[in-house]
Amino acid sequence: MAVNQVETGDGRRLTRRGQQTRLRIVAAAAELMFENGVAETTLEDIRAAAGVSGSQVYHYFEDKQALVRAVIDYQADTVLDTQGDRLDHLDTVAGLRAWRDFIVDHQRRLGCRGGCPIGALGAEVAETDAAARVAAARALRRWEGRIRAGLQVMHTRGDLPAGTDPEQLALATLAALQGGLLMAQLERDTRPLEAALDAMLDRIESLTGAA
Amino acid sequence: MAVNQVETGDGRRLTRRGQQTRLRIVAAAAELMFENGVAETTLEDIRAAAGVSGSQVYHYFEDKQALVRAVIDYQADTVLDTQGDRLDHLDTVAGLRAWRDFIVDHQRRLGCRGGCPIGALGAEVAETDAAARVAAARALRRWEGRIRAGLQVMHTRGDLPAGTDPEQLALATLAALQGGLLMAQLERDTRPLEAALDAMLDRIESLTGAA
DNA sequence: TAAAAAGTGGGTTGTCCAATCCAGTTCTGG
DNA sequence: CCAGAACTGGATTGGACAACCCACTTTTTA
Repeated sequence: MAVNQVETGDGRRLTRRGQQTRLRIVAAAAELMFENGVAETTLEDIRAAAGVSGSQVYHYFEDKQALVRAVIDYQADTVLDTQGDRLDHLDTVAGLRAWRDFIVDHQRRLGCRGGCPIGALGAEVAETDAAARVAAARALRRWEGRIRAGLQVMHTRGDLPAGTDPEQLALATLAALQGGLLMAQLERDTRPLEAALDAMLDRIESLTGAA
Repeated sequence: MAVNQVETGDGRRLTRRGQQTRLRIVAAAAELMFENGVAETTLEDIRAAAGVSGSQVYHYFEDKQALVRAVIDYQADTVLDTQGDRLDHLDTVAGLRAWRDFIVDHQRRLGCRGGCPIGALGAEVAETDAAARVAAARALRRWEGRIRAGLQVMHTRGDLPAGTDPEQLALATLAALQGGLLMAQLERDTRPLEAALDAMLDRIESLTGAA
């Protein structure tokens, strides 16, 4: 888990307590940045939300950019963790549908606010912080890997035609999800998200019929 | 066209020259915000790029937020204009493929930088400027409308099964495009974009076979 | 041709915020 | 037990930037 990495920049050792505090800062930053974006989140906001005093943020992070990168890694863990077991059952159409329902429901509960914790954050900093962009890309790769794993099982099991490429399909599914989340965020309505995921899953289901 | 609207807030009339200058400011702002994001683009940068003097930006816009909203409308016009005729031929699979090729090629030429001029901008300001969020949502709706129009023709012509809903399909296609653009931006690689669009178009093509 | 709009070019104000520093206290792991 | 880490709480610096104001000139339109 990327979060457990001690990445203070210099080769300093963190005690258990230190790791906890660092994590508290990252979690507070993640929540605030998810709600208000990176630019609108000040280190002072984060400090207060994390319940630490003045110099602590700089004790654990070089600067704001380093904190942003840590937040991206943290959100990658969080997203995969939240979707949990559902990501282990993407090797059947029913499993894929259940995953879809969970995501749609989750967005509905959030009032479609915030978009994707990884995608939205990555987009905001993509053109100004190359390291953060790469971190976000890596996070999406991890996510895509989980989807691909499920489709791969379907493929080797013979549920998907030999000609289909599970990676292409996984990439397309994640893209549909990302776009659906973005549009849902802008329109404050889950309909685009549902349409995007349903279209991709219908596609996969129709492929299983052809196999 | 939204750009031609005289939207200075108060009921001031703009001369032809005034409209040109206003447009020059919006265009400069659009380019800078596309390249560096809203937060990283200062009014001074815009002023210099547009080649106008000190007080001119405030002569045409209430504040920065008003300018951002104008930029979103401008980008909506620009995107639809750039895709031009291709949007009028989305009523055949060949036309859809040609549109796809154009978009992928365009992204390749840009080095996958910037993402979607509407989506990326909208995502950045979505949670801090409701009016801008709504403007971005409206822009995407216009785009979706063009896609839907093509699919609608296919549907009434009988190329798509009666059971399919052109709007759902259009929504899904635009979402796939948005997600593909985002992932391409983060990975600096058109592959996710290609996978997303190809999957959606394959889906549409297979539906035409079933009709 | 006069009023309104467009434009110049500079100054100013106030705020926000990242980043740095420090003097001292408390905790904790080897 | 003690050295290094964690932590407090405040002060400070320096820069960036939005927003506003003004005196004056040029252009446009009715």
